[in-house]
Amino acid sequence: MTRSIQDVARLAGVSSRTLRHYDQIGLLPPSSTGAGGLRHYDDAALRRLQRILLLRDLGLPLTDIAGVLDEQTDEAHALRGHLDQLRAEQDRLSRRIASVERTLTALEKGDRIMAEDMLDGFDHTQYKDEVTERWGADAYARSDAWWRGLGAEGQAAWKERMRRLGEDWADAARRGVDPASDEAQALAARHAEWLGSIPGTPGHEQGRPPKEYVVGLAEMYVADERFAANYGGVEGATFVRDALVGYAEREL
Amino acid sequence: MTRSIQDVARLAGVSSRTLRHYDQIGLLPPSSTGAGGLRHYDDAALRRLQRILLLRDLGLPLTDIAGVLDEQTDEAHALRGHLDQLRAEQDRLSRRIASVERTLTALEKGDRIMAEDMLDGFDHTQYKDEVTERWGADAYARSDAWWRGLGAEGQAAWKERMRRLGEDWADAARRGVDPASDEAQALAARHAEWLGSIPGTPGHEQGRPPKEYVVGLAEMYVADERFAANYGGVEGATFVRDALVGYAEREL
DNA sequence: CCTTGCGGTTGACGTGACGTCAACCTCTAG
DNA sequence: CTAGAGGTTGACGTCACGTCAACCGCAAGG
Repeated sequence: MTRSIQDVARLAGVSSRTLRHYDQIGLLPPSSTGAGGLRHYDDAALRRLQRILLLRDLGLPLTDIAGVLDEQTDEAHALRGHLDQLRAEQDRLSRRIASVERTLTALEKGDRIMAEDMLDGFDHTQYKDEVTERWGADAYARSDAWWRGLGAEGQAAWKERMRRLGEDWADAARRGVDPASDEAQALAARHAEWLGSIPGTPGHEQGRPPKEYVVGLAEMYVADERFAANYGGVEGATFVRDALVGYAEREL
Repeated sequence: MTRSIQDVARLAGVSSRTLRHYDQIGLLPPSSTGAGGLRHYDDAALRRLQRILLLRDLGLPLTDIAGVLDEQTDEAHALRGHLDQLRAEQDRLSRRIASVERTLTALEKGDRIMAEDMLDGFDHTQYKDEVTERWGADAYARSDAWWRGLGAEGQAAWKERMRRLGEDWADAARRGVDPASDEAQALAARHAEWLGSIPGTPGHEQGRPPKEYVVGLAEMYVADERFAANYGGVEGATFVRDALVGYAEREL
């Protein structure tokens, strides 16, 4: 069963414009499109939307959300992580409530109150770092259920595939290969195929990721040092991005 | 005791740029400024900041926040209102947590889950209306402690002052008076004086509100029908704005 | 057969709340 | 007297959409 864009918008309490935006940046492509380009969303898309809104409400930028959803392929484990964040948010909310109550009683009794107490629970920056750190660490460690579910040989194969892809990218970058060359484009094709093989990513059913999704990720590889490290630093990541963008532009 | 801009920024967990922004739009002027334009904030400013952050976290735009803080002059009553909102936010958060837990167990047991359950607690629009409605109603009703604290004759005087000001504005607007004329400017002066007389508003200590604050409020009078109604509808409010802006530009 | 309306579509531009950066000022310490 | 810390004021950039115009496909009604 699939739903129209307005249905989804009403269900999630966002505007249809927002959903179109998420499609445009490749964050949430509709599961299918009908006559006249009408967008249709299935249950998997709704689950993805749930996670997007969860992370958005926690204050993550949309590009980071794309990264998290890309790296965190085990939905159950990811949701447990979200639960932690939500409970932390509840803590902060309680502290804000307590601080307001302190201000209130102080105001009514004419007491003076310390500024630290008054503004307790507001500092949001520390927490934000914590979020990205958690997700980054999680993505790197891959110590989650999905990873264990792969089994020993599955893990080895996955590692090997990823390692070789990264190595080939870094190697080509070092040799100064042209991003538009056949060699680089072949690497880009491998990379796209790899992305498409990950369950839960957009385009997984069609066997290949949508153009905007690949472009968005490629941009993130250069923007985020954590990912750039996989491809030989920022210069390497830049090379990867140029090749991937060219490939996506032509083939996807 | 006053604090530097960086101190306040650290305490509240916002950037100094944000505080400068709030000054620029007249939302939170520093309580005093020293050599070289250095901003200093006292305890009253910190309390105002607390309320600003409270309302900001609840999703209100800064212009609306200015309106709320302008109309809601009784801090204690306002804080009780904020507490209600924060508790409502806690409710929504709990619902989001519950919905994530439902999704999680359904995912692990392989059940299907209804989209309504999955996205419960996300709809933010309904709530937003509720907030502005509440504050609007509050501002209109003026049935709060501050109001009662005025006493019967104080209330009558206040009502009369406000009513005459509004009537004179509406009357001048109907007669097609030029906003730049002496008559309109005299009305603007009365209006500014009235604003400055309200305890808790910026500039109250200096006896006259800062220019940006008046300009921001004037813009809100035309933007918000609730306030425009006080001044003879949108046309009336437009006239009021033009006169006020001209006055603020020259005199404040 | 035409048209009216509904529910979408794609650009393109606007906006709110800041981030970021350059150039400059003022005071303190070495 | 010079360097550095901690500010200041523009001015421009950015992110996540809002808003608006112009258009399209399809069902119903005259």
